[in-house]
Amino acid sequence: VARRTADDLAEGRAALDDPHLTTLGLLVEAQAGLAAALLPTLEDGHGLSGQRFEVLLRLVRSPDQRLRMTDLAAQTTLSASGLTRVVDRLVAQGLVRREPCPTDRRGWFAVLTAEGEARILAAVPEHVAEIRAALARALSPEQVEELTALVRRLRDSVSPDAARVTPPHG
Amino acid sequence: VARRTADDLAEGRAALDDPHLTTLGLLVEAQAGLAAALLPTLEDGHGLSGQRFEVLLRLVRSPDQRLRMTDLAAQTTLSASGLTRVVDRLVAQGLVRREPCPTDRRGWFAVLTAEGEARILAAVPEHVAEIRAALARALSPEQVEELTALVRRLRDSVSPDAARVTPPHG
DNA sequence: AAAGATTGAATAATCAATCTTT
DNA sequence: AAAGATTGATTATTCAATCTTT
Repeated sequence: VARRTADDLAEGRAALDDPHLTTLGLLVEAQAGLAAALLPTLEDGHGLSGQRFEVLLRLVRSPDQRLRMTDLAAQTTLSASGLTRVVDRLVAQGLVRREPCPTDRRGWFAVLTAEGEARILAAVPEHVAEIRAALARALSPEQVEELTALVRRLRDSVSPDAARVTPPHG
Repeated sequence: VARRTADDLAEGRAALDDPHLTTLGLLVEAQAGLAAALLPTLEDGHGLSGQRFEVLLRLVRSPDQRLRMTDLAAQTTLSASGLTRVVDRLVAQGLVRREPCPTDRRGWFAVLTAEGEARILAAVPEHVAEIRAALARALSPEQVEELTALVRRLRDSVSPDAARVTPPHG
């Protein structure tokens, strides 16, 4: 048994140097750094948290600027209940309204209001400029494209539901 | 004024299609997907949240398996107060202890206990195997290396403090 | 029985304020 | 006055349970 434990520790120590652990760590740190650089502008300049921005962005890009709650949850980093609360706050701010789904009475749409559309369209240009600047500081345009292609493959593999939408008359 | 507003909306709509926005979105989604794939094993199998894992991993790799609270906060995705709470929980679990800094009486070290070392070394091999599997499902080994190099440049640019350590006798 | 959505209870994260030491 | 660290108060997120509809 002591033998087994000693082996386990040695195995753990060897794994500490595995380059895959570094890859994941770099991804986490890069994204944390980007968030620290980008979120204050959204928050202070446009009154939007990262989550509220994410939800409004999904809606403004969707047909009729609306999406089922379940689809919105699948497309964002939020759980179903977490999404309910975020939409509650957006409704309270007048940026989103809820509408019942005509073909499935269990379902609800979150729908962008005119005010919500104005808010997200006002926020995006500065946000995009900051993303562009942050990427340009680190990488050439070609490298940004490479990175995008690689991350897209990874995203498609680990979260294939990111583009999920319930079909009408589903 | 109506003119100006119409221009603003048009500018916002144009920015919606900017590829840099897509790049960031893919990064966020990829990492959310990886977290969803990796965290349950840490949590259910080893009793470690992502944050507690991150802290223990930093400590086990540091000289004397110890780090100043401020450095630990800079190296993780946590604020100073957030780190205090995480270390509180790790101390309560017996995985970390606090020691005062002998050369600066304001400072404290978080120090890995023997139990903490055993816990993190037990968790790492399975975690690494899962990272490797997730990456291999999406990318070739060469692509993983490319991705790592690009993300490293990005990390170095956006969060240069990720390797911060207060020098002894500072 | 299962899916869509919400709610209550519990957990965790942050900001601002505070205390001590430099 | 500024840095290191912690605490109180607030806000946000999740899990499990619930309700309605399919």
